[in-house]
Amino acid sequence: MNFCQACSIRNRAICADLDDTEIALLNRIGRRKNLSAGESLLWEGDQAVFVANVVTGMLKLSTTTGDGREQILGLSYPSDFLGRPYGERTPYDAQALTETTVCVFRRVDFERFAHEHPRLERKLLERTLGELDRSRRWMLLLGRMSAEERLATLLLEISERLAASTCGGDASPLDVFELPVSRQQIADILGLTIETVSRQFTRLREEEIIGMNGRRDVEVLRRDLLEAIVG
Amino acid sequence: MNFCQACSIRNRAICADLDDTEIALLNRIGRRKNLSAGESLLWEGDQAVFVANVVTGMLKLSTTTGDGREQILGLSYPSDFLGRPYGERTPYDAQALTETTVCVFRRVDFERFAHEHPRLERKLLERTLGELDRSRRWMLLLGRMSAEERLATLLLEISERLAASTCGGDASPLDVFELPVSRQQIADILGLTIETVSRQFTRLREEEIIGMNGRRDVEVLRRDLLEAIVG
DNA sequence: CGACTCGTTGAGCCAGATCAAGTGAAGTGG
DNA sequence: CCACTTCACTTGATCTGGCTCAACGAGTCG
Repeated sequence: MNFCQACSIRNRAICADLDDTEIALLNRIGRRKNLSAGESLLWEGDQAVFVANVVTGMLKLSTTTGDGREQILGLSYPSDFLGRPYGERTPYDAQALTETTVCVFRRVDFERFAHEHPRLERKLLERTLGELDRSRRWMLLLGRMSAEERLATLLLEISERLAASTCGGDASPLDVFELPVSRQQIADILGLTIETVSRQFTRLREEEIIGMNGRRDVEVLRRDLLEAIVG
Repeated sequence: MNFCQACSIRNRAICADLDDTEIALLNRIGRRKNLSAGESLLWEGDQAVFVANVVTGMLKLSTTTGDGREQILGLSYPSDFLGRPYGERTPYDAQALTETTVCVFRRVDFERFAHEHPRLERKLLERTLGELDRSRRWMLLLGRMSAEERLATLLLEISERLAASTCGGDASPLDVFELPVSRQQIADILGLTIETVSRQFTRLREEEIIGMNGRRDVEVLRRDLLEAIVG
């Protein structure tokens, strides 16, 4: 059987440009894998044995200092690529935040395939360049923004990426959405503590810039103000 | 004439895998450009018209918040690639820190060439993946490290990268080197203020972990302690 | 020489960290 | 069905690392 043909990210992931023959070949070297929330796919420092594509669900990529302080490097949404081709070691932990399905390849198989199919390699290059831009924007956040600016930036980014990953095209950002992460994880994404994050949520709620239903359901009431905070 | 044949980074830049015929073609679409210290090559937000390779010298890549706070995203050493292929806009400013020579290509020319020469594209992919790893490691620094840890990390990184970029291979890190950047720029790299950076230098000097001759000449006296600070 | 740039040092302040309860919803089990 | 725990978060009180503001070298250039 051939997963790829029915794959929900067939037209958005790095395999988008491949024709049916190529897809059939790629299908043969990959396999689906389901992860439950909390389960890890990659461990920082391990031999880089696998690479993967996110099909459904969401993961966090993170790294840790020697004494246990965590920094989340990014969230991976459907169609995102995971792992470290052309490298010895996996540079980060990857852990599922929700029920997640990924499409896994042995790194050597994937590299051989990419080698023979430059269109795939180009897609991967484009994606990697995009990731690099995104991670550099995050450096500005971590290096120079206040707690309020950081949370506002994250809320806007999540609302945009969730729209993009659910609706396929470049849909307009969601005004109502569920946070895919806990307060502690938000703190680890933003380089803050959980208490500071909680206080900033309270503030945004008090100023009626956002509304919340329970701990994870966010409604953006004043996108303009949120954008003004980011600057 | 053909710059490439005599190019000092011929074997380390993304053109390393190309044969003589390919190099000759690449040579035809590129040109050398000299920058004096302080001169800018790319401006954030501009149409991405050029891409380039650093031949000699050093540049900083930076971005700025709406209200003028700067964050340096990285330093570019000889053989590093600059610019944003497959993208509309340049995502950062690039400014020479020293006398610098770069090898510039019009983006469209470069993309066409890359398209026809997958080996080049693969080199660029490998390099971009390496850059992504590096920028993610910097996120841990910016999000979770103390001022002391940040400066120690930077000093170690500079001493390693200067060794690599001067001696070609994987030479051992330099124990005596010249800082390529001012105190203000170090602050902008580390997400700190100039005063904090200055105080940390003083501390490392007092503890005889480093020695300094003037403002820019650093000698690493106790690499072990520097590494211990980083953890 | 003054004017300027770059860096260092000091004094005080504040955003966010740390430490310490408190709350409320969801599960557990008796 | 109600105590009892647990987990995830919130809130309050206090502390502090790094920021801000300000003064002061030490080179450097005209």
